[in-house]
Amino acid sequence: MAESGEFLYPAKWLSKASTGYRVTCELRMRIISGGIGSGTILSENKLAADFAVSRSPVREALKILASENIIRLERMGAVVIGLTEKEIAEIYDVRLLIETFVFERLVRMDINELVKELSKILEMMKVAIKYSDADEFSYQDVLFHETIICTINHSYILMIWNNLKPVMESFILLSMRMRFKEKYDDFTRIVNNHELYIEAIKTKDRALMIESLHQNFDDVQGKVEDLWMSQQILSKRIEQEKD
Amino acid sequence: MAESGEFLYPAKWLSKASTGYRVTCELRMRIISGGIGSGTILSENKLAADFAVSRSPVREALKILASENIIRLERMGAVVIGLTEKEIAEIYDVRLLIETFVFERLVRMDINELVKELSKILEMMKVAIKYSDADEFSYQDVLFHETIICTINHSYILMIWNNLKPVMESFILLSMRMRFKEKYDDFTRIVNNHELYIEAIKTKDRALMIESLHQNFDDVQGKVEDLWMSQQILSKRIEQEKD
DNA sequence: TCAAGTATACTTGTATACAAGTATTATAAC
DNA sequence: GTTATAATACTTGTATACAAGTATACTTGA
Repeated sequence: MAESGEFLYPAKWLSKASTGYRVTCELRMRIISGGIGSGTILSENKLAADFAVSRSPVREALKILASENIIRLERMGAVVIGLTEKEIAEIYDVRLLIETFVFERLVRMDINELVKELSKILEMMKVAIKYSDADEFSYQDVLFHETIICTINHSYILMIWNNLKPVMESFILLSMRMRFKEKYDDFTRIVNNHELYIEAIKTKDRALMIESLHQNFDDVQGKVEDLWMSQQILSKRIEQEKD
Repeated sequence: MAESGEFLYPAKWLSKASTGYRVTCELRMRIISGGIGSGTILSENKLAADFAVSRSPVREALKILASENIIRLERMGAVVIGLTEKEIAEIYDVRLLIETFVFERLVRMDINELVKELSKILEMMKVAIKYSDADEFSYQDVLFHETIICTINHSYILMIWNNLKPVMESFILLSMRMRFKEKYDDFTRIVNNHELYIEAIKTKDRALMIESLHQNFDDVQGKVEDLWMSQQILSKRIEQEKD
């Protein structure tokens, strides 16, 4: 699949991944970053040629991305939907919905283990910030919320999370990479916010939890254009490759 | 794919469907009905042989069923999870979650068109009852809720529905088929319940809507063993086929 | 009888081949 | 110039082939 420089998805995270999974992740990143713009029609054959793989893994990728709602499979070709502000707001609607549900269950559980685990993740996040590792930070950020959700052992809530996760992960990844360059002090706010979340769980304070979730939402609101801007750089690089 | 008698999924609904989709639907029905029991290990090759198709559509089916949480893809073979009471309760948790969310949006919208559409569907349901058409009734039942959800135009809520829908559809299908034989008077209650739901939307009465949803939930609770019982008949038929 | 190693029969993931169908384009007739 | 028809170049969906890896079972050695 050619060199690593041209890929958006962290190569580390794909160490033992199949070709299909690699294509899925990379395609997702290009769509969410805007590198492949909304409305673009994707062809299995072209994609297979671009990635230098056969149609099998590409088909797999398209099916997955369609179930994630960032492309739409039509009779001829897959149409890119992408992430506009509307979609991002919708994702946060769902996050609010499921994390609130999870919280209601948590308050009736023993959460000592969870709090310990979350504290660990938070420490990891701090280290990631210290070493300006945007990818690691994103990973821990997503893991933080996943850990909370997994605690209640609800397979269908987990199903929703699993459908949402890849798109969120990609979005957070791109967003964090950008901010590590430009808005470094954002991170202290994000960490504070997660501390608030842990505190909410510890004290079983529902209002505090909702507040910190909303704040988390505000943190990424209106960042789509920024993502587009950072994408300009990438687009140019891709153009150069084609020459 | 052999004769039609041995299939659980309505052939009508597969008129122009691909082989992959047919396998998906049929496999789902067999798993949910209990014909393929929880814990069973499915092999792509065996399934392909059973359905007399190649591995491609079978692979597709397994991927989809895994995303629906009724099987689990492992290194060697797919393990059947199935639907226990726990899973059914979880599905209704999610339904309650999303339909409540939808309702909150509905109350701020013009719902004249929706109410008209729902009334039409309800009439269809009545006709289906009159002619003892369990499959048609199930179709309209699922359509009823889908129509409500689609109204708010929320792509990620719709995504959740789309993930939930196939399993629910199969479950309702099996449940209704059985009740058409044994518990015919259940249907007046179900219709009444849907009338209540329409009323709740019309009057924007949140409490009434929740009540009718809960009632809808109670309607299918504790029906899993029944499903198992009705499955015994099928199991025997399959055994006979093998001889 | 038991342990170790090898052979075999499975497994998945990917590539390729083929068939059926659909858009597009080019050509021919008016 | 315009329309209708035919040829071509695409599309997806399915089948098949192949490679790499894993579990099982059997054989060989003590």
